[in-house]
Amino acid sequence: MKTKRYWLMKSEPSAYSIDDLAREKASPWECVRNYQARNFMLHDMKVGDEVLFYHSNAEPTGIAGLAKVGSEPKPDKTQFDRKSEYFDPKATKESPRWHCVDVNFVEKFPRVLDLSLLREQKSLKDMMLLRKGSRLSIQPVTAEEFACILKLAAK
DNA sequence: GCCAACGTTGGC
DNA sequence: GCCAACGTTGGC
Repeated sequence: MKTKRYWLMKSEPSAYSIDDLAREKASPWECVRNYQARNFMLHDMKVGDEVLFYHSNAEPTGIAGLAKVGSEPKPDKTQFDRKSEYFDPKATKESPRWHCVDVNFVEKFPRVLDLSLLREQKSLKDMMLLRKGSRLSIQPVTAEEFACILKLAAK
């Protein structure tokens, strides 16, 4: 029996936004090229885990909505695509390097919870996202942090 | 556009 | 295995 985990996944909305996910309903979370982030998808995520969808490099920057892990990990097909900027010459079909999970749309928040708002919350002061220099594009979120963010979104 | 923080690469 | 050089992320 595995308890549910919570995650935060970053995307630049110019590349893929919460609106794109709302339209498509589900999407493979491709193009991650960081081992730590990949390992979360490959080893730690379970179908049904809840995901905070974060808009980085955006106006406003912040948490834009909710999603869910929708599949087991599978090879990221962009690593095999010679035309893709994410092509990886060291990856083979037999031994893929990069994996992704599907992410399913749940909801778009009525407003983006921007960084300044998140920083105001005492209960989020230890959140990985808010730590200086934290660039990891997939991060674990505690149940307490997740609950706090849901409450903020409902306000 | 700047730049701090971090990750990766590759020579040794 | 060390570490300098380089590339990327992402807030501002």
